[in-house]
Amino acid sequence: MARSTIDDDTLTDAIARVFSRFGFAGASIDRLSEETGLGRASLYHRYPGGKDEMVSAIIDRATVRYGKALAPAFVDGPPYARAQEVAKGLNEYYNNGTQSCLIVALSVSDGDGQSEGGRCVEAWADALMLIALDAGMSSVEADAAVLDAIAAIEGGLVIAATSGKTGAYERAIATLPERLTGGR
Amino acid sequence: MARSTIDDDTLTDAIARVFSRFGFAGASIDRLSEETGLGRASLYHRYPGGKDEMVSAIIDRATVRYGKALAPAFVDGPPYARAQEVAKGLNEYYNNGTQSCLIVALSVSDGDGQSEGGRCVEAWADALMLIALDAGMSSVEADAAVLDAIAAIEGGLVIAATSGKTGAYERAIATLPERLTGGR
DNA sequence: GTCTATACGACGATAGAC
DNA sequence: GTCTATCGTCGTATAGAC
Repeated sequence: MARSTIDDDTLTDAIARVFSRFGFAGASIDRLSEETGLGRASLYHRYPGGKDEMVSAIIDRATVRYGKALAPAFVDGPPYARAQEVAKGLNEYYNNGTQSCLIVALSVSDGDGQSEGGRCVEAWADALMLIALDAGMSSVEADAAVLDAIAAIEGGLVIAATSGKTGAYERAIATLPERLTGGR
Repeated sequence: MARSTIDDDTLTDAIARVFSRFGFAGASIDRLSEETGLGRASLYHRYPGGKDEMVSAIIDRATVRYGKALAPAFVDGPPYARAQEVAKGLNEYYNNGTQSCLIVALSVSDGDGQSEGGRCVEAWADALMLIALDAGMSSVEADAAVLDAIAAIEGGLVIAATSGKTGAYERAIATLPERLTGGR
């Protein structure tokens, strides 16, 4: 395989930005071509399966990046500090709230993103749950705290995308450790 | 103008459901035709401006319905009770969390929904702000409380749409009065 | 007011030259 | 690996009969 003029990860990230912003149906090949700087045919060379394969690729990469952000949830240590690490990682992933959420974008519009989005939320919830349980919450408390924390972040991203106000997102990130541990 | 076989409001609501679910680009005329039971040409008879005009119509109607839900914010009375009324109205609007949010759907995908979504959030925030200020919050406190409350609801809707779990949404609705008043 | 038929354009995808 | 050119399809929108 000869060298590409654009790095694989860089390409995938550029494509992910377009899908995140415009959804599956709104992410036209022309737009993808413009954003990536590659011609239409080159995109098909990289992703013979077309848009469906692009979605698979960006979800795979998102899963890896999510995984890294969530990794501190799986190690031993004080719950509050682990939650802080996770919050930091998520904030990097969402680029301080300027990056609209792929899950949301793919849940709107058709494509095969519906089920993928659900599984992604599950993985996220499972990781945070570990922290909440370690902090001494009951399973019912932890379940609620975790989903509320995720909802706060997702909601903050939506507000940021529609109105440009990032305050709600920033507070959602900042209060994540408190939400997951009750301060413990 | 002769009688329609489908009521104007019913038609608009059906169209709104399609746009809410699939976004602007994903809401094809075929899908709209199927959902409304009207032929493609009939849709253009009702909305000569095509999809753009449909979006205008559903936003106008959403604004009216939002207005009704938010009306209790503008009357005199104890802040907590007013917030409860607003929460009840919003919950009806979102059909207990089963109705995905139009704002979110139009912010994804292109169309002219971007700015409309922002203005809609503004209107929502302005109404809730009145309650928070009446409850004795400072403007800074109120601004944060209001945006966080909206984010919680929007986030809850996103979680409900992607994973089917409505818990976060339900708690966001239930805790709205507390969030806006601090219990006052 | 709604339907069938159709024009026209945009988009997804492919072939072949470089 | 990337580009130009092109084909088929789907989707938007319109025309005209009922």
